[in-house]
Amino acid sequence: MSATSSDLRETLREAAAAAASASRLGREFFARPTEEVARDLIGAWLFSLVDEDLSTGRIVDTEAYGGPEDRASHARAGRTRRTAPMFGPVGHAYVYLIYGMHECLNVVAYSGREAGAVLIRAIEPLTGVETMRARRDRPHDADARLCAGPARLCQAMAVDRSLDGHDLVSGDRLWLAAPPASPAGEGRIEIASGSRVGVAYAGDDWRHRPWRFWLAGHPSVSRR
DNA sequence: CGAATGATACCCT
DNA sequence: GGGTATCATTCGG
Repeated sequence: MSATSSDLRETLREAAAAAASASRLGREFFARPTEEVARDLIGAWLFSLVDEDLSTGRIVDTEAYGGPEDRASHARAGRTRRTAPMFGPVGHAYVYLIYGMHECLNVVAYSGREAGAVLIRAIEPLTGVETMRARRDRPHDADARLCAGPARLCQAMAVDRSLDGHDLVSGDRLWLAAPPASPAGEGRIEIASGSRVGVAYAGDDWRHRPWRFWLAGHPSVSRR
């Protein structure tokens, strides 16, 4: 890369970081009922700054998981070493390994409950798309599909268990921001909801609970 | 459709 | 302590 484009890259990075910090989501955003936070995270921006590379995406698919009462939640076994972040301060990351090979990113959020977290299932790539593509092990996907799934977005955004417990409110490697104000006439987004994915083992009332939220019709939403 | 792949939770010595 | 069933998934066939 030439010095000029490297300088431009640095400028863009600083501008994006400044803009993000101005509208960064604060602690109070996450201190609410988990399903409310899950719904409100649709449209928010996720930033990762790892190894000097900034990547940004718009959240389009989430799921809410409750505390020990939720038979579909990792917290159903109570507080364990793995799930400790779910019981800790809100606004921190909970990152775990699934199926022995994939990482998943959650944001701790709850109020009036013992624990809870929101799984980020998919984002729409916005900036740093080439960095994301280079990190993915299937680089021929369309841009919109690079982060269409909880494990895919972790791979593309360089999110792994070293970020487990990372404070997304004050941290400098991974954080969340409210979307910039949209121009008039472009503000309406349609949020759909339905049952959570991969929780057939939970009892009838829990597996059918409509705690998955997504941007209706968006191409980056993870497939059913 | 099924394999990949390993941490975890849980039950048993 | 040790064995093992289970998994908030993804990718090829």
